[in-house]
Amino acid sequence: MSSPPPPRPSLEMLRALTDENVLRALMDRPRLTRAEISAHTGISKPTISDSVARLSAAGLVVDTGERTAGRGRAGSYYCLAPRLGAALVASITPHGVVAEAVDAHGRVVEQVRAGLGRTAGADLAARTLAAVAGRLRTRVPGGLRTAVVSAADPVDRTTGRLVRLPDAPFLVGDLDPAAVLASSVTGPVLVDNDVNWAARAEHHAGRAQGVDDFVYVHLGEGLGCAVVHDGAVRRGRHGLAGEIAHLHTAGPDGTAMPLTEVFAALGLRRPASTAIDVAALESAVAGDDERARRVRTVLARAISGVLAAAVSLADPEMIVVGGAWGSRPRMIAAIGDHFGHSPRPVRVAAAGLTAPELTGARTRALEELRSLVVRSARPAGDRTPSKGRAPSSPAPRAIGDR
Amino acid sequence: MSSPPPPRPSLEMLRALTDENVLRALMDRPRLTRAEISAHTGISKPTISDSVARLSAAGLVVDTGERTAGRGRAGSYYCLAPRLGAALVASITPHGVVAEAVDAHGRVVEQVRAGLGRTAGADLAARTLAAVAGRLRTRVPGGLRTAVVSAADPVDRTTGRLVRLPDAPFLVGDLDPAAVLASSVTGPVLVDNDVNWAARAEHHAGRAQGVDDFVYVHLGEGLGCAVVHDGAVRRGRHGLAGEIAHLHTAGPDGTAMPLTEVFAALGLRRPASTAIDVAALESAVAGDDERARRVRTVLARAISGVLAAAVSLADPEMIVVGGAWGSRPRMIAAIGDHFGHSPRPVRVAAAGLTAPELTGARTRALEELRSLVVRSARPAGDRTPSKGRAPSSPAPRAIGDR
DNA sequence: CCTATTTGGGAAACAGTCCTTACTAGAATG
DNA sequence: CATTCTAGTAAGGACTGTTTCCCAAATAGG
Repeated sequence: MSSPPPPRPSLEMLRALTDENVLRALMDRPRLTRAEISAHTGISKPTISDSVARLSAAGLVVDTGERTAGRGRAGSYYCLAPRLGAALVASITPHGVVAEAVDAHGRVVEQVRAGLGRTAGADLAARTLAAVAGRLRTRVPGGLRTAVVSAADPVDRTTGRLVRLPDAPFLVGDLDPAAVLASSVTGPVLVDNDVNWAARAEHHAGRAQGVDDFVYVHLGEGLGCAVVHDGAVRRGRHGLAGEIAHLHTAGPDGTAMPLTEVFAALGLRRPASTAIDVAALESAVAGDDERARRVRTVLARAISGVLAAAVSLADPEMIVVGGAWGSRPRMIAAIGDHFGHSPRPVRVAAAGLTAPELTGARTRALEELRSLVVRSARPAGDRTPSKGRAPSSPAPRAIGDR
Repeated sequence: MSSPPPPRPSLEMLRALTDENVLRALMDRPRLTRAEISAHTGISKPTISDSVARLSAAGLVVDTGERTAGRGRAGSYYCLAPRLGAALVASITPHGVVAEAVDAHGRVVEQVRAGLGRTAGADLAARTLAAVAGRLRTRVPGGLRTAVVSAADPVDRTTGRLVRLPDAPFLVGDLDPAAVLASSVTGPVLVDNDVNWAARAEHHAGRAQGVDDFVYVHLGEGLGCAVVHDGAVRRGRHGLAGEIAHLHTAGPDGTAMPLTEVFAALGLRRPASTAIDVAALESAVAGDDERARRVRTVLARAISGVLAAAVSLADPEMIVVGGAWGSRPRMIAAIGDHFGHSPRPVRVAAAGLTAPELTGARTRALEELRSLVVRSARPAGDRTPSKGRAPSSPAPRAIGDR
């Protein structure tokens, strides 16, 4: 009927808040004395001492043995317990799997890469991911408590599975990351599209920093788009928001056709696939001869059509273009030029990060791991999960939100 | 760098939480004894007594004088103080102004209507709104503490002003509701498009109840669209998300043209205006003769083009169609029929509410008023505003967020 | 009419939180 | 060696919310 009922006041809540303050302070810095924690959080020294004692008893925080050097009495340094575990960050593309383990400080403590031929198929991708995760798990004290996966295919928001869409290339193939990782990761597994992760990275640390409403367009082997609204990527009902391959736009001869057909008409697709032949496209677009200019113009017009639709529907503050060929200065210029003449032009910028999907996934993984650590400090029987997931049922293995 | 710092624990926070529980309980029911509040909130009786005493002293809660009848000792009923004030809800269309005063219980305590000729102009609209608000203010004890305005034109999200877009009709005209209401409303003024309010109403109580991702399309004198993502209307950078008049789609002869041009080509616009002539359209569409069928098909195809774009970009679970002519069964059928053959069909339903924009605005007004009341129970020097607005600066007069 | 029952409300005692203030322990500085 | 500075602790206070118990008042039932 109306807003959610306010939480019941209780002293336990205060204690949990104090513990959270202490834990977050120790996540920000590698080690701190109790006095430093007090200064950092604004909470009084005695209260901090209590909290540190509690957290030490719970095994979440340990005395490093180091002492302060300097003028006054020597203080003891505390840090997060090493066995708090790590978060797995994985990116899966047709080229291979990149996986990292990130600890609660945000440090990448391990990294593994494994190649994948384009002809690999879904099975090999799944086995490679499992192998890589298994290897990381053994190398990390405390194990992998959560995983965040980026995949170069559309992801079903509710199941976390990769899905095949008609007329869109299926780059990685049929894969259920949550199932694959079940044996090596103890907690929730989050899966999303690489384009969405890239958009989050651009929002957090790239070209769209501080911009809460923008559209990120990925132009590579696949065609993708992420819509950021009010500071978060909006995925839609099934997680398929931004799947623009089928959006109607202007084709080479000016008539309307789906975006992906434009590439077919230009002969820029891989044989027997709907994937774009990036090498062919880049050579077709390079140079200043007649043909290259024409191809650029055709592509810019087609993409501008998509951008115009996105602007009408989403009213972004800017448009960030990334992807293997999309972020080339020549393409950006052509798109910006063409799109600048549309009735509602919006600033167009090239993406500013390398491996943005890993960056975005890493940020989210860190957030999730920290939230798990903080929650593990609360004894039990406590509602209020940090990200609004219902505490009922045995907790889903795959969550796709945020 | 990462998530926001957790709030500092304090006893004041607990007390504020208790008071909020009590106030919300008294908002849900007209009057309650302390024992009933305790049962309702799950907080112990002595604590409730304390809180009620505090709130009575602050003038937020009063003893009604009534006593419980029944078995045991007579209890005292308490209720919200009558002078807590009300929220103004106003809808402005070319036809007139409808305004209500809503109290913290959610009851409509006053309602006023004022007609407005189509030739009224912005000045008259402003004066009428001011007059209506002034009248309501005098009739409501405690005055108007906030206002929520629905306007039949695009609204700038940051300023709350109505804006004119090229090739879109300017129905109400140049208006700054926050400025107009400054003298009769003491608190924040929220302004949004009628289409957005209607979408919120459909989400809250209409056809899209429980659906967190949908698209609402308004087909009336103007053409509008609201995108609901993750349970909230997403307005975009300037509040112009969903302004679809300029979106390219299929015209009568199959070539691409802006949606609004389709109506021009069909001769369904008002003279010397880009507004749709609803009467002409309805008569052109009615019946089963050749011409009516053709117009229906042309319109359905044009609208389906817009829906296809919205589906690609937003991945809604459903599409709700409202507006004077859009929600007619014949139009819904034609659109559903045509759109059902698109590559990613989505359920299409007619809007289910009458005066949805008022309903949506009323819900928001109630929420805002309640949040103001709850905040006024906290003495001062307290951060954590309920909707995440920075407490710096003297607080803006117009806020468009949610 | 009187008693048992039932219900709202209040008082007292308790447990727990955080804070302020003061103090102690210990190390470097001069 | 005295001074100075710092980390940590101890004691006491101010509050919160809860539990427990009791009282007052009104009804139901005999």
